Amino acid sequence: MRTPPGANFPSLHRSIMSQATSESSRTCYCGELSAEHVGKEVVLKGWMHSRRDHGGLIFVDLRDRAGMAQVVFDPDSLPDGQFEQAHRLRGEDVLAVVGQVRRRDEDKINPNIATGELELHVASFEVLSKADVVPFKIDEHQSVSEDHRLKYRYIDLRRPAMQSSIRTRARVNGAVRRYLDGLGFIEIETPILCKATPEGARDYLVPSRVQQGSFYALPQSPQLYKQILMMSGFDRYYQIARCFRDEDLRANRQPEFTQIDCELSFPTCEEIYEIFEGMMAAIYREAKGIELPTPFPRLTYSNSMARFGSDKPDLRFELEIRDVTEAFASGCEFKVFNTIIEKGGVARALCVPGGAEKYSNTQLKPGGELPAFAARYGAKGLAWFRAEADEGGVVSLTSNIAKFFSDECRAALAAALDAKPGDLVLIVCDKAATAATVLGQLRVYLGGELGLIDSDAFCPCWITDFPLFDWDEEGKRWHALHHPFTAPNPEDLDRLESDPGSVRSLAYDLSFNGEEVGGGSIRIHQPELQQRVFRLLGVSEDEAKDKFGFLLDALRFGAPPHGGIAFGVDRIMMQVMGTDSIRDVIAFPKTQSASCPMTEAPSGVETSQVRELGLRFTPSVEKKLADAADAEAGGGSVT
RNA sequence: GGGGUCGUAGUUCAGAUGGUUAGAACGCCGGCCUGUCACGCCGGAGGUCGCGAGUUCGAGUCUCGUCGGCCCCGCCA
Repeated sequence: MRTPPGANFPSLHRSIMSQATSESSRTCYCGELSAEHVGKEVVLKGWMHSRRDHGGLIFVDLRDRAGMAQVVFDPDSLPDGQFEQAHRLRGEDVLAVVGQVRRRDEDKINPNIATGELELHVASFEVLSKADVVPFKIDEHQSVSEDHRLKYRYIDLRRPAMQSSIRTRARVNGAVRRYLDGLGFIEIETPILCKATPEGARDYLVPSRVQQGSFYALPQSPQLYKQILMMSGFDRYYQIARCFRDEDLRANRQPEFTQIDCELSFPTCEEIYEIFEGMMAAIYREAKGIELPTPFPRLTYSNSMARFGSDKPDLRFELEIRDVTEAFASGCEFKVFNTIIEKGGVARALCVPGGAEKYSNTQLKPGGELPAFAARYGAKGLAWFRAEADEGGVVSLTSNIAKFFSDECRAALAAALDAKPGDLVLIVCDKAATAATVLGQLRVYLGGELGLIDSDAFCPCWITDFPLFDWDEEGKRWHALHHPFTAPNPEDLDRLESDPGSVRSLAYDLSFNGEEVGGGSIRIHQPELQQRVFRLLGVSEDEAKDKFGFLLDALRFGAPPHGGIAFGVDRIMMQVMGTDSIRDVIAFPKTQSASCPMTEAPSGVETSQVRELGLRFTPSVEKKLADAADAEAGGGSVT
C-alpha cells in the first residue's frame, strides 16, 4: 500500500502527547504500521473493526483505509477509568489511540493481516465518535444484499474490496491522464447542459426555467463538442467525461457512466490503434502490474460475427462457430433446414468438446436447457448430434433427428467440424444474423459452463470494418450503426446510395474479454458527405439544419480530417477488478430502476418548482402522486 | 413494454405435501474470562413472514394484484 502523494505526516520523533485527543496528529495509517515503528510511540485513528474482550485484557482491530492494526488495552498501562471505557467500545466507533508499538511474540503473530507481527500497546485513547449498531457488519465472510449495501453505501464502501476498487479506479484515471498528457492531448471540459439530438439513445432532459417550454439534454457523449474542438485547432483532446443515457439498465450499464473521450486531428486508424493500445497497456501496468502484449489482434466485423457470433468476441477460449450449410447441400431430408437454406438462410454449428456426455437428452430436447437458452435470442430450434466412434474408429453422428440425414451428409458434417468422439454438435439453421447471434450467445454460455474460460487471461481485440448502416425493420429506414458522423470507407463510397447495407465504415471497437470497452471512428469532415449521410438516414435538410446546423457550419470553415474514440471507464474497471457488476466499481451507482436507495433520488419536488418551469403533470401522474400521498397517510408536501 | 427469480429477526438464510408457540448462524443486550485475532463460555431480548385483497375451519406456505432488489429480452446512434 503506497503512501499517497501529498500525504504529509509529521515526523515520528515530534514530542508525543500523553493523551490521545482529536488534537493530536495521526502519525501513520493503521495498515502501514511497520518494523520501523517498533519501540516508538504512535497515534492511530480509525474505526473499531472488531473487539476481543478477555475481561482483563482487550484486543481491538483498528481499521483505516490502509488496513488494520491490533491495539491492546491493558489496565496496567491505562489512565484511571479508560479500561472500563474500553469495555464499552462497539463496532465502528471512531477512535484515536496513542501508545507504543511492540513486536509480538513469535506465537502471537497473526499471519492474516499485514501488520500481524506488531501491535500497539495503548497508553491512552479517545472515542471521537460513537457508532450506533451498524445495519450490517463489515465482514468479508458475510454477504449482504445489494439493496442494503446501496442504502448504506457509506458503510459498504468501508469494505476492503470496495476501498480497493474505488482507489484502483482513481489510479487508473491518473495513469490515463499522465499517458494522454504525455502525448500532447489537452484535457478540455464540455457542457453538461446540451442540445437534444434525434438519433441514438433516449436523452435525459432538463427543463429550462428561463426559456419555458425548452429543454436541455444531458450529453450522451461529448461527441459533437470534441469534433468542434478539432475544428478549433486543438489537434488532440481528451476528457474523462460523464455521459448520460436514459435507457434501461443492465449488469454492465448505468444511466450515467464515465468515458475516456478522445479526439485527434489528421489521424490514421493505425495511429489510433497504436495510441490507445498504449493507453490500455498503461492502465493494466498501473492497476495490475501486467504488461499487455501489443499490438492487439484485429478482426473484421464480418469475421467476428461469422466465427464468434458477436462483435465483441471473448477470445479467452476457442470454440469457434463453423458454417455447415454446404454439408446439407445434398442428402438432407430435413425439411425445416432445406426450406430455410433455399430461402437464403445458413446452417451454422458449434462443435462442443466433451459436450456429448455433459448434456442429456432432457437438456437438449425442445424446451430443455440449451434450446430454451437459444430461443431467448430468437432461435426457432436447436438441432444436435453426438459424435461417437464406431467399431472401425470412424466418427459418426447420432441424434433423434439423424434419420433425416444421409450417412454421406452426416459424414460431411462431421468432417466440416472435425468432430471427435464425445463432442456435441449444436446447429442453428436460420437467417445469418440470427444464427450468428444465437450461436455466439451459446458459445459464451457453454464456455462458462464447461470451464473453458481462463479468468486470468486478458484478450483485447480490435473489431474493424463495421457496416456503416443497418436496416431498421420496424422503422423501415437505415440507421447509423455507430453514429451519423462516422466516415464511410472511401472504397465503398460509390455504393452509398445504391447499396447502403454493403458500405463499410471507418469505425472500430475495442473488445476485451467479450465486453465492448471502447469504440470510435474516423469522422466525416466534408459538409457535402455529411449531408449525403443525413439524407440516407432520413434526416431532412431542414432537420439537419435545425439539429446539427452548427456542425455543418463548422465543417465549412476549415475542418481538419479527424477521428477519435471513447472508452467506458466503468467497463474497463469491471475487467480490471474482475467483478460481474458495474456497481462494484462505482462509488454511488443506481439500481436497475435508476434510483439511489441512499438518497432516494429521484424524488418529488415542490409544486412551485414545477410551476416555475412551466410544466404540469398529466392526469394519470397526478393520480399516482395523490394515491402515493394517501398511502403515506398525511404527508403534507407534494409527492 | 416483456420474461425469469428473490423478498421470513439487525444481517445471511432454513422453514415437503396449508395445521399448535416461525427456527439456525452471525450480530445485539447482560454476565464471566489477561494473549485473542471470524476469541471463548453462560444467559437474554429480538418477527406486520414486503404490502393489499382472496381461497380456506386454518395461509410464511395456495391464487390474484401491487411495491422493491437482481438477471435477461426489447432498448442502449
